[in-house]
Amino acid sequence: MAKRSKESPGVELRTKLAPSQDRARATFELILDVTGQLLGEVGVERLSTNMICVRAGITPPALYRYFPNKYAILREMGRRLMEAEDAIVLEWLEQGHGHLDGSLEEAIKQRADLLTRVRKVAREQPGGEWIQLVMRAVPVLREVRADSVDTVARAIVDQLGARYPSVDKGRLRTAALLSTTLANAASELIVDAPQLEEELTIETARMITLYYRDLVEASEGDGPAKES
Amino acid sequence: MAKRSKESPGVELRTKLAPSQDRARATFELILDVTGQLLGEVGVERLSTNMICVRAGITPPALYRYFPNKYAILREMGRRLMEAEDAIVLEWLEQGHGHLDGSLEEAIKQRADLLTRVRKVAREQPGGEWIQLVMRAVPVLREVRADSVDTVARAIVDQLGARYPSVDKGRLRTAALLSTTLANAASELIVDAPQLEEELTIETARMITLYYRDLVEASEGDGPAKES
DNA sequence: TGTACATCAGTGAACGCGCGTTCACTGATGTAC
DNA sequence: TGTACATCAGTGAACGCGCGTTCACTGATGTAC
Repeated sequence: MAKRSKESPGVELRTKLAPSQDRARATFELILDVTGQLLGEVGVERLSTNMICVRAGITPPALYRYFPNKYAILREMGRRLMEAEDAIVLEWLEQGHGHLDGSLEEAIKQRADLLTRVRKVAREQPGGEWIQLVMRAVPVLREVRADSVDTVARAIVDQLGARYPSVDKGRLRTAALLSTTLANAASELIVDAPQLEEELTIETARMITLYYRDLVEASEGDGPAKES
Repeated sequence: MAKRSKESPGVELRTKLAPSQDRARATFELILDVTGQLLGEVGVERLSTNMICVRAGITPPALYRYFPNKYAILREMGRRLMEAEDAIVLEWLEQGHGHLDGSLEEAIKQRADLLTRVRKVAREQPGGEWIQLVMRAVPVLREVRADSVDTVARAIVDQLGARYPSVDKGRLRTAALLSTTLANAASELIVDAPQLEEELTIETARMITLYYRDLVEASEGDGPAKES
C-alpha cells in the first residue's frame, strides 16, 4: 500500500475513527456495501454522501464519524479490492503457475483459471466491477490502482526474472504491465458483454501466454520465435 | 453512430441548437475545448457547467443554448474522438495493413504505427486522453464507446474474415474486441507512464500481432501454431 | 449481580455553498428593399 | 449604400435544490467496584 505521503493536497483520503464495537463495524461495512451498490446504479459523479446515508438508513454524522468524504469511502473500497486481487495473483505466481515450460494449452488454462478467480473476487464485492473503473477515472484515486499494478508487476518481474534470467528486465517489466492491464481491461469488457465471458477469458489467457512465450523464447538464444 | 434511440430515460444527451454564425461556432468549440482542459484537472465528478462557463468566459445561458447539460458536452467530445479514431483504424484496415502474411516484425511495425497515430489524435484533442476514461466510467455515456468498439470490431471481422475464411467468425470477433480493448488500455497506461510510451507501443503491437498470427495459423489446418 | 460512570455510536436539525437551470433582456449579425 | 427589421448570440440576475458538513445532543455499550 506504500506511499501514503504523496496525497494530493486538500483532499483527505484516510478513514477517521476505526470502529471498535460490533455495531460500529457493521455500520462501517454497511457504508462500503451501499456505496458499491450505488456506484453501479448512478455512477461516481452522482454519488453523494447524503445518498449513501439514505440508502444505508443512517444519518450523515454517522458516516462522517468514519469517513471524511466520499473519496475516502471509495479509496477504502478500492484498497480492499486491490489487496484481495493482488493476493490471488501473488499466490498464483508463487505456486509457479506463471512459468512457461510446459504445454502451451496447459499454461493458457492455468492463466484462464487465474483470471476467473480474480474476477470472482471483484464480483463478490458489491459494485466491485465498478471500483476499478472509478480508481482510474477519479484523479485523486489513481494512485491506489497504480500501486496495485506496480506490486503485481514487480512480483512478475521477480518470478520470471529468476526463472528466465536471459530476458531483459526492462522488457519483462513492460510485459508485466501490459498483461496486467489487458487482464483488467478484459474484465471491464465482460461487464458489457457477459455472454462472452468464457470466450473472452480463455482468449485473454491465450493472448497473454503467447506473448510471454515469445518473450522467453526470443531471448533464449534462438532468435525471434517464429519468423516467416 | 447507430442507435440513438436506446438512450437512458431522463437524461437528454443530444446537442440543442446548431450554431449558425461564426461567433456561435467559436463558442461551441470553446465549450468543448475548455471542458477537455477541466476534465484532466478536476475529473468528471467535480466538473460543472458553471465551472466550464467561468473558464470559457461566457455566461450559463450561452452554454445552455447549445447543450442541455454537461453529459451532452461530454458525449459530443466522445463522439468526435471515437469518430476520428475509428476513421484511422478503418482506413488502416482497408489498406490491408491488418493482414498477417508477411514478416512478423513488419506486421508488428505496421500495427505500432497504427497505435501511435490513434494516440496522436487523442492527444491533439484537449483532454482527449481523459475522454475515453469518462466514456467508460459514466454509465450514461458507455454507449458511445461501445458503439465505437463495435464498429471497429465489425470491420476487423469483415477484413480478416474475408482473407482467412477458415477462421471461426465468433473467435475472430472475440479477438477483435480483445485487441481493440488492449490497444485502448495501453493508451491509458501510457498516460501514467509516459516515459514507457515507445516500449509499450511496440510491445502492445507485438502482443496483438502474435495473437492474430496464432489464430490464423491454428485454423489453417496445421493445428495449434506451436505446441511444445 | 447491581449500579455509577466513561466511552462509543448514532440522531435531529440545520448551515452555507455551488450546482443546474431559467427568465426577461440587450447587443450583434444578416437580409430585404 | 442606407435603413428597417428579423433572427441569432450572449448577458445579468436570480431561483430552488441537494450537496457536504457540523452542532449539540440522546441512546447503547462496556467497565470498575
